[in-house]
Amino acid sequence: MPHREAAQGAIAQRRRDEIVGAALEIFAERGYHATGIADIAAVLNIGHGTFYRYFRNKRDIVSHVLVHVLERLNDTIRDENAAAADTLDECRAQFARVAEKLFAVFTEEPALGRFFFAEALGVDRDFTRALTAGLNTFGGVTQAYLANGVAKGFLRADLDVGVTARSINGMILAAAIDAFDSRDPEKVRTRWLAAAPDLILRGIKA
Amino acid sequence: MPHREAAQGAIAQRRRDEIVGAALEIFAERGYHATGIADIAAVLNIGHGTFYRYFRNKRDIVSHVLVHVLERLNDTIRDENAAAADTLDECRAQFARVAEKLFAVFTEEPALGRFFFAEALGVDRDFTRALTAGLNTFGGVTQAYLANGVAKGFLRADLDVGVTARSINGMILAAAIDAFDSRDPEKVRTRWLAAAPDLILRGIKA
Amino acid sequence: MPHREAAQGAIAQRRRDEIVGAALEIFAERGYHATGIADIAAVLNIGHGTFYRYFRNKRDIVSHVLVHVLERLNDTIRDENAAAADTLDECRAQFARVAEKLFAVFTEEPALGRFFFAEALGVDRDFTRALTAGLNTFGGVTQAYLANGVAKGFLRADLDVGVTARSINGMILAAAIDAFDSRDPEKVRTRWLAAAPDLILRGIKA
Amino acid sequence: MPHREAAQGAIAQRRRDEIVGAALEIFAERGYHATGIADIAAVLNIGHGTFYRYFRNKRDIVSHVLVHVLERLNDTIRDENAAAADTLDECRAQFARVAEKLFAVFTEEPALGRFFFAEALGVDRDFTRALTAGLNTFGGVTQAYLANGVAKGFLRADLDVGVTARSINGMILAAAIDAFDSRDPEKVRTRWLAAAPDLILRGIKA
DNA sequence: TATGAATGAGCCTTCATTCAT
DNA sequence: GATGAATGAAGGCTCATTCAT
Repeated sequence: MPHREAAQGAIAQRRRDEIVGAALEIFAERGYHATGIADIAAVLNIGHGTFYRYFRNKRDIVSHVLVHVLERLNDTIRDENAAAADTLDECRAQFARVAEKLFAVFTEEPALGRFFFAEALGVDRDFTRALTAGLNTFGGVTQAYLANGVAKGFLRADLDVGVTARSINGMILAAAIDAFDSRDPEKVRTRWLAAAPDLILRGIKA
Repeated sequence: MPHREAAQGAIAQRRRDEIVGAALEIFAERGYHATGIADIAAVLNIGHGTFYRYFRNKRDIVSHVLVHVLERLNDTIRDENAAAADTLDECRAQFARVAEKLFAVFTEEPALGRFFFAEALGVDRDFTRALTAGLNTFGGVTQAYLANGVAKGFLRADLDVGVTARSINGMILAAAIDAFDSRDPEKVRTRWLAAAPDLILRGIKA
Repeated sequence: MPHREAAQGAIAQRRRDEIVGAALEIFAERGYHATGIADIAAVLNIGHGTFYRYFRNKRDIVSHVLVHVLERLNDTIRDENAAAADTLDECRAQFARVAEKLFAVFTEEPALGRFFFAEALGVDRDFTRALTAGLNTFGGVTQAYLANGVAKGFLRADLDVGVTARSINGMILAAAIDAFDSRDPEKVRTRWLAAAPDLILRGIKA
Repeated sequence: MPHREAAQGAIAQRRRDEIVGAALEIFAERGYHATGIADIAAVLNIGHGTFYRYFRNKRDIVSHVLVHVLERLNDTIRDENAAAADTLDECRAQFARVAEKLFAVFTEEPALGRFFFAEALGVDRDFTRALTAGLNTFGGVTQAYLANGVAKGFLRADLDVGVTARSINGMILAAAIDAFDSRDPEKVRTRWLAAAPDLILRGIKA
């Protein structure tokens, strides 16, 4: 029940999705604070009063954008089953697949990453909390993979799966930032996909 | 020469530092956009006109806050010499020292981390660039440590030092975020200090 | 296209005209610098935010006020045809008509003159330039009358029409200032209308 | 007694004059409202607090500047004696002398004219009144010349000396404005000095 | 006497939000 | 449902003026 007065039909839902999409693009482009409701409406060629028929206010839309982004990321890794890997090689293959997919989604929809990593943090306190909560969710997913490996014995028994999961997510974040900054994202992708799995699995020592 | 018309004496410099400190606190607390110049002035019990004797405008102060934060972090790791480690154990000890120091600085001045990781990204485009540039500097430092290890043979010869350096910084970032969110930062500290060095050096595989 | 985002309809144009009228009154009353946007809005019983829907900023409105004033003055003398007079008497009659009209317009709309002669010069450099350009236009009109008389032989052949035109406009200015300052503008009007034509014509006639 | 606390000595008076001079220059240059007290002080290399030891406030200085300008103009025409001319030719010569002197003073001190005609009107209501009063004084002087001529019979008996005096001053004003706007003030001067006396005398002579 | 650091009234401008049409 | 005109809270910034040193 998004907004008391909002339309409930399928067309209305489509309109809502359009607004979320446009808002994501433009928030990612200019940042939350530099973006006006009128800017979002202008992109969609709708009156900016119309916006308020679908979302309560500016704070409301950015929440919905975050949900949208988190869902897109979730979709990306949903297919993988944390318990599917039984050996280190299968685990490595799984890592590679997830990494590929993440790179793909961030490459295809750059706004996703830019919003998530760059523009979303300045919204406000509550939003930062929500964002962190979303990150923790992904931390939980990663943790499940690790726990599976430890249980099946192909990962170190003494592994702190919580800390390790967060570390891996920090690496993903670093990779994403690297890709955003780079003029040649493809090259960045190749380097990370080549180096990261070994780094995680084997560490850096000789 | 920070502000053309600002006083240049030692007292003036102290006042400037006070303003930077207060701004850091309050930016970290409420975020850049939610903070007014009047808020900063109120904390210091000065008229808000006084602020403008020391900084050109709101954008100016946040730049100075960033510089301050980066300098604080630099101070933290300055003492270590990237080329000092000759063995894996020395390297591990070096890692531990730096990690301790970073945890200490973020624990003693929580605003530092909150500003750096949470509120600083929403300022504007140029600021994000400056922030990223600052992060890259730290990436370069980390990379120097890794290159030393590779050269001396106690780190993998096939290590991609660039990607690895960024990864490690991503882990530091994850640790910092974890600490901010936690109600028991001490516990977080203990866990990370116990787990991270092994994670980096050995990886996760059994 | 006065303001990109402003409404373009007839009602909007009326609103724009109302604002220009109110601004003229109040600029003439208090002067440009002593007038706030809020003052203009208050006169019209509109929110001061509304002002910005119709004019870009304070500088914008004063430019429009100037254009309005110049147009009003132009309207006043438009009906006369500089080439219509063929004799000195016709010329004298023409002078008298224009003088009557000018007195009428300044008497009916005192703000017009007060803005034009008293408050408009302190706006800024560019505005003064625009104002002077407007004055020069009127100088050109006056000059056309004189040139007509010289060509037809009822004005002195050796007349410097440029200087004379400016002189006459200076006299008009003096008359207007005299009228503003006087407590009895009607008396001023009578005196000037009686004395000025003779003064001019004896000076310029062949 | 300019300012209660101001110094009364000769050095103090010199300082006061310096400030008036600097203020005249900079008011003429940028206009009253665009000029800050600090700007005036900066020109003189004095602290801007010092300004307030000599003048009550910003409004005070501009009044003194006006007095200074009016005195300068008065000095220019003081030497002439309105009653000295006994014939039309002597009157013409007198006019020419005064016109020369006025052109000279405005050419030598352009700030004088620019302040008087261009920047002084936007100050505020009271100031405009004072300025008009000053103009009226000059109107009185001009009127004395005319009355002398009428009394001695070389100017028209039916001359409205009041209106005519103001007209002449209006012409002077027009000439001054012309000179300010021109890139070649010397040429302007030559044209006006050639044309104006004839224009006036033919209009006013018996 | 000179200074300039401190102050805050005041003003312009933006933009999220409302609501009559 | 859609629109966009109207609104005013909010905040950045300037600068005349004061006063302690």
